[in-house]
Amino acid sequence: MATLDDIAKMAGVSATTVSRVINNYGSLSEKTKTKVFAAMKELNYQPNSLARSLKGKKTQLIGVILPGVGNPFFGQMVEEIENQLFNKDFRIILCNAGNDAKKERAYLRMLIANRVDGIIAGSHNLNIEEYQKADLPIISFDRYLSENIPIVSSDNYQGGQLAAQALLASGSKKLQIITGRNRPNSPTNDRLNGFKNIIKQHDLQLDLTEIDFSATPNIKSLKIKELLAKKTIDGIFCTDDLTSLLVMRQAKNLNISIPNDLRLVGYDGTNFIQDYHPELTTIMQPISDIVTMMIDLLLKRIDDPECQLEKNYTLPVKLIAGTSTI
Amino acid sequence: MATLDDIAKMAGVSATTVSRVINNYGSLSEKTKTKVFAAMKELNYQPNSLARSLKGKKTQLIGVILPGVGNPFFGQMVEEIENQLFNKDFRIILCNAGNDAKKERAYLRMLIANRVDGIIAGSHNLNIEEYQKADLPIISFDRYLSENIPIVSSDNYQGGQLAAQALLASGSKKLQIITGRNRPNSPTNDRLNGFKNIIKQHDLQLDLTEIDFSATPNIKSLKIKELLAKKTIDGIFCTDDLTSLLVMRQAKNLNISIPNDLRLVGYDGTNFIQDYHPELTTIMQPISDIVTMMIDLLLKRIDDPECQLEKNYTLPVKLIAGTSTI
DNA sequence: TATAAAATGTCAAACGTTTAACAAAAATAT
DNA sequence: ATATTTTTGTTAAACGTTTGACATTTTATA
Repeated sequence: MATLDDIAKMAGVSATTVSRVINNYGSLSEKTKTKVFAAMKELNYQPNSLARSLKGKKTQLIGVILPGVGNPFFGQMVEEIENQLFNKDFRIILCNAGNDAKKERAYLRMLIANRVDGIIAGSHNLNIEEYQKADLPIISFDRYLSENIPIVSSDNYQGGQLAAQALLASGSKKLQIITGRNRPNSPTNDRLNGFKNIIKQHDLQLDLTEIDFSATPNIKSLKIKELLAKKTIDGIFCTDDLTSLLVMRQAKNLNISIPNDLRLVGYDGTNFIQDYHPELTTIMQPISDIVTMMIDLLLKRIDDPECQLEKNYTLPVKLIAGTSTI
Repeated sequence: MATLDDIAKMAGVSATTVSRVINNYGSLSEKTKTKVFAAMKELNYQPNSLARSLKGKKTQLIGVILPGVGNPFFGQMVEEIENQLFNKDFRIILCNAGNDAKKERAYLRMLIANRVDGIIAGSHNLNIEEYQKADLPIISFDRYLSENIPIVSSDNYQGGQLAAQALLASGSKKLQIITGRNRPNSPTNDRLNGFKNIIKQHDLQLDLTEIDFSATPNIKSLKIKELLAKKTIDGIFCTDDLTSLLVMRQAKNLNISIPNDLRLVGYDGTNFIQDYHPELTTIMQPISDIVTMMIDLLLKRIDDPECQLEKNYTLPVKLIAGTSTI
């Protein structure tokens, strides 16, 4: 693999000059620039990022820690992050932390060892103390990680409210919430609170079912089936869209008509859902805006590690009306 | 950020000794090991990967170039790649090349500059000559890239055959293929060939509709609607599952019953489809096996760049029977 | 206690780049 | 022709690690 010295020799100039050309610094004649560029092309030269970074340049690498990219929501988010960062000349190291705190810790260590310029973290694991010690720019999606790590999220409380309003407007009176197992500090809590806040102003039945986030779809379906079979509800709010899909499926199996017998509101509103399941009424998180915001903050911190940022940045959500609520 | 020298000072040993501890080389007493480890923990030390790699060690980074992770198929594939590589102590730099050949080239250059140990490439772009010049281990998924880059794929021909057999067995006689725009060397061609191979042994009607791979779901739906509205077909083979979802939706809108009036076979069989759309009969690509194979080959090449590998590795597919074919 | 073996240390070069300081050469202006 | 400016070169240190050569100290063995 060609090195800077090889280029220098080939172009008949000094290594310093080549470096000057690459970094566009100092004064240079067009002629030498041309010579050097020619040699670079000729030898298919790529400056060694490792050496550059070691010498103090940025690595242009961002670590992205998420629960997993198989889920359409995070899939879309990663795609968005990747795209936006590419345009700003950064690359991402993808870390699927899953539900595995140990893995997340290992990844964090690794990212530090690799001297990434910053980290975007949106995992579901709690109590990763390492985030506090990590002395590099970090932005979090929707989770509290440590005192000085800004949290970007969409307005979960508002989302819960919108969901409740949609169900109310559709005339539902016997309401049910289906949500992942509730953890302290989980953003889904806010969704519930927003929902309840609207409901409690009316005199309505409201039940809550928790289904572990990591349960398989089959297991989830089973619980949903039990729930629906009782036929005691006419409105459901699922705190994620995928679970909503399961509800729709089970409802169909049980000959429960949506929206006639049952109304349904989901949460997330990914492109995938909008494209392939437009009948589902759902609360759309503005993924693109969230990512723009996270990247913006992250780059600010990278530019100036001391810069003061807010603790929270909350972006508005939108109701996407489908036919699952009249 | 603590360096090796800091550790040496703190532990009261020489830098060499610390390096020996880290790399577990030379002879060392338990006592010093303990001291050094303690200092490393105390200072939260992470060896600088950049320096190590510069000195000749591997970067433990693998570039992964795919069309995009928003698609469930590639989402699952990335997740699988990430998982398997993590267990072997490698990390991935994720590159969504989309349909953008320019972006793919830029990424390739960047990966080389970053001295990744190897690349897994499964993009849809053609004629990226840079792959030929790239002098590092590369494994391709389902595409021809260059002479000495092994291709791992699932058996597209067999997949086409299975699809055809499923439709035949369901009694369909007026068949339709819906596929992305055909490019030369595209793996979907083999799916078509396998399909046709079975069909031509019978005297049946067969039409083919191409819909550009990158068309939006709405546009695809429109074309599908036109197609179905004619009501001249009773069996459809879609060369990807997402398109199948659109077909199911349009069929429902037109009151065409699946599988009574129309049978449908998709392609890919991701976990997502199996979990959330089990009614769809589809051909499952063994993503996990594909990834295992790719990683296996890649690591072999990394270990021994000269090692001879086959040009093609083809893994069997499976029919997953749903209710979309009786 | 002498001797061998094991553990540690010192030193220095190397990986490929950046960058500062300074000197020399070439081009331009007066 | 001289003075000035621009371009290029030389040299060397630095980034943080690895590794080899060799020397010294400590520990175990006979």
